[in-house]
Amino acid sequence: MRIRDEDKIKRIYKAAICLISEVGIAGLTMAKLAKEAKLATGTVYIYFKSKEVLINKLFTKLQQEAAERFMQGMEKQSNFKQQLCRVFLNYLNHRIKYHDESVFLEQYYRSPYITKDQLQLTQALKQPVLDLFHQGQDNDELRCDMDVHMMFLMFLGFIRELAGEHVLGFYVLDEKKKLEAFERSWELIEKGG
Amino acid sequence: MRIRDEDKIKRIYKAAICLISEVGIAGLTMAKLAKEAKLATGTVYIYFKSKEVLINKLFTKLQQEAAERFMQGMEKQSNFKQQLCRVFLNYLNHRIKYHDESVFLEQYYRSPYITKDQLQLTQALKQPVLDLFHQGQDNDELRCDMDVHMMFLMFLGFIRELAGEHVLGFYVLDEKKKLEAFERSWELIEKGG
DNA sequence: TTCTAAAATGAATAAAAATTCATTTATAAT
DNA sequence: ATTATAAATGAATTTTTATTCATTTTAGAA
Repeated sequence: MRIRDEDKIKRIYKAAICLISEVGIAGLTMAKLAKEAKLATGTVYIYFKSKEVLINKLFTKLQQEAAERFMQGMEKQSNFKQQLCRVFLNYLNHRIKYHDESVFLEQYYRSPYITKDQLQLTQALKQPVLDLFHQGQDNDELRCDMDVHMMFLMFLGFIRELAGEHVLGFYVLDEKKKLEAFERSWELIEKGG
Repeated sequence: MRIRDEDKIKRIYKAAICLISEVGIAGLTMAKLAKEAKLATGTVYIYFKSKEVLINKLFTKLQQEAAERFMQGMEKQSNFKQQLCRVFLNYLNHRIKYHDESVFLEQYYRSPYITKDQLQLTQALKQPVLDLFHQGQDNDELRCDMDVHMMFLMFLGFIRELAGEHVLGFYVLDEKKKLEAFERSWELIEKGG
C-alpha cells in the first residue's frame, strides 16, 4: 500500500499562506489552492476533511510557531536590556520574514472561522512578553512613572508598524536601523530616562 | 413615479461594515447583507451593480472620510506640539470610534478586490501627517539625532496598538490616559528630550 | 383621484465553489 | 513479481452564493 506524504501537507499550508496573502481568506478557493500546491483538488481532501478544518489547523500551527519564535534565545542574555533587545528583534524579524503568515493571522481574527477559545489563546501568547516587562519593573529596570502595560503597547505597536512599512518597501530596515529602533524604544522606557 | 432613497445606501454601507467586522470580507454574503439592512436582496442590486462594486465604493468612501478626520481642527492649534496632539487624538479616536471600518480597510488591502491605484492612494493619505513631522523638524521642534520617518512610525504604531487593545477591552482608555499616551510619544521625539 | 414609471420584493436562475467518488496509480508487504 | 491497499486524480455532483426578473408596491405628476 501507499503511504501518506507529509510533504504534501507542507505544500498545502505553504500554498494557502501564499494565496491568502494575495487575495485574503475571502479569495481563497480550494481549486486555486490545489493548483498552487500542484495537487488535484481531491488530494487536498485526503489531508484535510474540509476547507474549514484546513484553515483552522493552519491558524493553530502558525500561532504556536510564532509564539515560540518570540521568546527564542532570550534566556541566554545576561541582563534585562539585552533580553528585551532579543525579544524586540525576534518579533521584528518574525513580522518581516513571516509577513504572509502575519497577514493570515490578522485576517483570521475577523473571519467566520475563529472560535472563542482561539481568540483567548491569542491573548495568552502575548503574556510572556508582558510578563517580561512586569519583571523589569519589579527589578527597578524600568521607569516607574509610566504604566507598564502602556510601555508594552508602545513597544509592540512600533515593531508592527516598522515591519509593515519595511515589507511594503516604504521604510527599509537593515541591521543597524533595527538596533537604532530598539535603542529609541529603550530610551523611552528605561529607568534613568 | 417613486424616487431613490439615499437612506438605503447608508443602510447598506452600515450593514456591510458591521457584518465584515464580524465575519470578514470572506464571510459576507449578499443575502446576509440584505437581511441586516432590512432590504430584499434584489433591492441591493438597484443601488449597487454587483457585490464587487459595492465593496469598492465602500472602500473609497471610508478611506476619504478617514483622511479628512485625521487632520481635522489641526490648523486651529497655536503651536507644533498642540498640532501634533490634535492629530494624535484624531487618529486614536478615529481608530476607536470607527473600529469596524478600520477592520474593513485592513482586510480590503489584502483581498481580491483591491486595485493598484487604490493601494497608491492609501499611501498618499498618510502623507499630510508625515509632512507635519518634516515641518516640525525643519522648525527645530524635534530632536535631530533621530530619523523623522522613524518617529512617524513609532507615533502611528503606538496609536494603532492602543486603539486595538482598547476595543478588545484589554487596555481601556479614558481621556486622561489618551493625553498621557500623547505625552509619552512627545517625550520621545521632542527637541530637548 | 388616477395614472405611471421607477423602486421594492423574493422566488427563480445562473455562476461559483466545495465536496464526493469511480477510476487510476504507486508502493509496501509478501 | 504479485498483490493488496491506500493515495492520487479530476470530472461529476452538491452546495452555496450572486444575480436576475416577473410581479407588486409606492410616490410623484397630471
